[in-house]
Amino acid sequence: MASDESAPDVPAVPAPGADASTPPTLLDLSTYLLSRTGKAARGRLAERLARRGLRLWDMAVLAALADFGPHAQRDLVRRLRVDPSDMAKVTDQLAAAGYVERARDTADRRRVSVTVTDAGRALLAELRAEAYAVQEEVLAPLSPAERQVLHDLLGRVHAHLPGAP
Amino acid sequence: MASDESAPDVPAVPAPGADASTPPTLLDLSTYLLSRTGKAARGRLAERLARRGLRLWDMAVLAALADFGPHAQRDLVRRLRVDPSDMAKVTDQLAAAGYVERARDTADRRRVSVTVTDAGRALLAELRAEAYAVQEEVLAPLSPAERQVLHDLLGRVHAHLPGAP
DNA sequence: AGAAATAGTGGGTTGCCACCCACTATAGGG
DNA sequence: CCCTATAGTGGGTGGCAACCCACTATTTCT
Repeated sequence: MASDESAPDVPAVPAPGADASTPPTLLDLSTYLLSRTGKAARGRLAERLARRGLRLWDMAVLAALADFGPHAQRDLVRRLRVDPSDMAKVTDQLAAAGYVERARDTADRRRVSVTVTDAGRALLAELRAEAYAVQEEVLAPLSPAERQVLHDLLGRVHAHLPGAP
Repeated sequence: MASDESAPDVPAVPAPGADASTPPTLLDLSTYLLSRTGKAARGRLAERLARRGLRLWDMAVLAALADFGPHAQRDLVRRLRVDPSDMAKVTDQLAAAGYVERARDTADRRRVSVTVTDAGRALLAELRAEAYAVQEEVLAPLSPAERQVLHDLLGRVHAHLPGAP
């Protein structure tokens, strides 16, 4: 725990232009590192999406539709754990841009079934490329093997996170 | 990779109560995993701090002061890369609660030098414990050795993040 | 048929975060 | 002594994410 830094013999400002380094107490916390790097990753991706007028949810919805086929909106809500009202806004925007199509379910006319369009698929491919580019930036210091290890560890951590407790 | 999911032969809703699983397209992105797990970590820690009426910045400031000794406020600003105005609010709150002390620098009376109090150190110790508890929760599925690996990888990634480009 | 549940929507609220501007006090250079 | 720069402060703004409520349309139960 190195608790002897109460001694005031440490110069408060070692050098005038001394570079701002992060407190070891924080660097010691995986929680902190996870939070920081995660934020960097999300921030960068969000920024790239924003340039296209999109948000992270848009990508998530496209991915869900591409991976699992058409969903009733309520199923998207459950899968992605978003507020129904927010989901309505997302699909609305995506539909307006032509990336998804919405149609009343003929069997249960309360439901709206959402489908990706070809444009949506094409967009998703581009977004994935953006995401990989961000990954390249953020994980730059790691070798491919290390990235794989990181990915696997994170995957296990993620899988364990309480989705619906 | 696996680009044949355009085929509509995948049941849209495999089973009525089918559990909402995350789209593989997203799980495939380290960016996504990083973002998600990071958010979980930050969220949990933030929530614990909030119970004490604190925010993450408060902890960061305490850590910086404990690790590096007293700072002029401007040095805290540079080290932690916060807006000066926001830093003023943080130190103000911390001082009001007795966790830090502020004093005019006698040499340069524009500066306010900030110091942790014993109460502040004690608090920081508790906050670290909270952080470790969160870590325990979040990293539960990993063995100690794996946690170490994860920590090191994240540490390298973090160190590489552009601090001041 | 009527009552109760469900799907989607529109609208608005809150809290957080980062940022920006205006202002005061002090320092330092000419 | 004036002029500019710097340190800190107070107040306010805009974006975003997460919620929540009220309302309509439709289905399902009795």
